[in-house]
Amino acid sequence: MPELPEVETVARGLQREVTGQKILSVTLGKTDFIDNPAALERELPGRSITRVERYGKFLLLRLNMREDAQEQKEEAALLVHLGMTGLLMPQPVNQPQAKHTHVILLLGDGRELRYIDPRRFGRIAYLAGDGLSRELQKFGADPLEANLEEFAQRIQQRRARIKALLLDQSVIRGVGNIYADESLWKARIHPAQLGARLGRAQVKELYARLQKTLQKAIQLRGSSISDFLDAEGMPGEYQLHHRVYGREGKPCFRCKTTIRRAIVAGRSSYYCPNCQKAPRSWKKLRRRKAGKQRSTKNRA
DNA sequence: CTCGATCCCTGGACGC
DNA sequence: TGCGTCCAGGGATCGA
Repeated sequence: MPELPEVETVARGLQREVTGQKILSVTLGKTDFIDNPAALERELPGRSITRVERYGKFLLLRLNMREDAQEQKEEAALLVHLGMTGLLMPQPVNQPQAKHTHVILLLGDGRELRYIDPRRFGRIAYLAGDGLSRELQKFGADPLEANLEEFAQRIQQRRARIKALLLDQSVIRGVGNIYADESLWKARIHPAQLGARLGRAQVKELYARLQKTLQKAIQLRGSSISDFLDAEGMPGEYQLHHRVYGREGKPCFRCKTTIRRAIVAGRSSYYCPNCQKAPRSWKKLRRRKAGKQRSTKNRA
């Protein structure tokens, strides 16, 4: 599940591996997750990758102008979102293609940059000019770049649950389920707490913990839960440092209370019921939901 | 504005 | 061994 640290790891690997490479040809497999497959086939051949960046959970492969079209001086990039199971890595042409290889870019040095994605929850788009800047503007602040004031402003003015806010890419870009739960646990904030109900100290703590968690995870090349591999095909190691994520039923590292799992913002959320104090609305909400699920099951 | 529900998709876990 | 069922989850979308 590539989130900010995993995508950053891939971006750094690709920056090292494919910067300066010219794209000679494009081969597409299944294209239902590509915005405009024809645009890839039309625009990519002949272009060079000038740099690779991370933008939220997107990889941004910046492209140069085409030699035959200097009049249109606009920025162009290939956006790649890895979804849940996406892999993007350069491989030798003679290396057998993994199952679910859907995009192959033949590079000038003879290697192929391959996109592999079994579930196709990813997204690929060629964007240029206004279309590119409009797309990037949809997203919120980068948690590593935003200062405390900006972070606080985006959280405290909202009535949504803090977990939902952290996952909302138009609020904060790059955070996913794992790092949301990890930072909330470290900051001792319940995932169902409302953003507007957080105190100044809590927001400051969350901001600091989130940054520290993301930075440490980047150092360890991300978390490999099941599928994640970086641009060199190597797994990350941050999963060994998870404090709550995936630890339902196990003792809290701080207080030994049994870690619980609940659905918040539509996602599995792991938390310590002792360290992370539930908001008043939480108990009532859980009871209502449990009853609803029972009746749904009875009907089916 | 915020919510939950639903869909997309495949593979892995699990029960029998 | 094999089959069915459930679940994982980021994001888009829709109705309440």
